[in-house]
Amino acid sequence: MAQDNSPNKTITMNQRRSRTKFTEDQLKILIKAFHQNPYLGYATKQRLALEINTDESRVQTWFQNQRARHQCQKKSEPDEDLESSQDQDHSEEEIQSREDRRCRTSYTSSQLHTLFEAFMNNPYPGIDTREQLAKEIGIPESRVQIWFQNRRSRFHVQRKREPDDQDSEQRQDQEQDL
DNA sequence: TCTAATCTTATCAATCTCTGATTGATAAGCCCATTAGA
Repeated sequence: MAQDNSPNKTITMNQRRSRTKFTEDQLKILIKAFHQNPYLGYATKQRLALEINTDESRVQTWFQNQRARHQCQKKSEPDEDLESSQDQDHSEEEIQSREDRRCRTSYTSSQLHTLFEAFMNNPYPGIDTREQLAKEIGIPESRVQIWFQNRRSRFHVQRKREPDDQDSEQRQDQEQDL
């Protein structure tokens, strides 16, 4: 899972965002919203963030963690009561009623250039670096974080494919020699 | 110790351009993801 095979483990430990401490009131609202729908659409997420006076990306992270906790709970309670059986039932409905995603962000070539340069410098930027980059290119920090996630992922895939590509190139060379 | 923050991986889906390739957004994590701050 997390970063054992990462190329730059030493720079993985950049400073994190400081932990958000939700108040009881905020948690009440979050939990209520989660019971209504564990898969919030972008608009609802934003409205909820506004309501509890936090950032939309904090709401997103809380929902991700809450779903994970919820899954664990369900596993540890195999003799489900009515409520949890309803939880199991609603998975298909959830998928059908899932709200709209966030609109796809499109980056300008100049923004991409900045991001690529930063990635080459450090594929695991800490919160300060991400915020600085976000400010520099005029994109929310949460989008910068997602961009780096996707970039790392595709970088790993590319790296995995490279030995095969080299092998096939070598094979081609050998065939040509023959 | 609890749980927010973060990670990798897989998949969905928008966009560009021509039908698949690229890439942003989202979800799951199963020996119940791992890491780390309060």
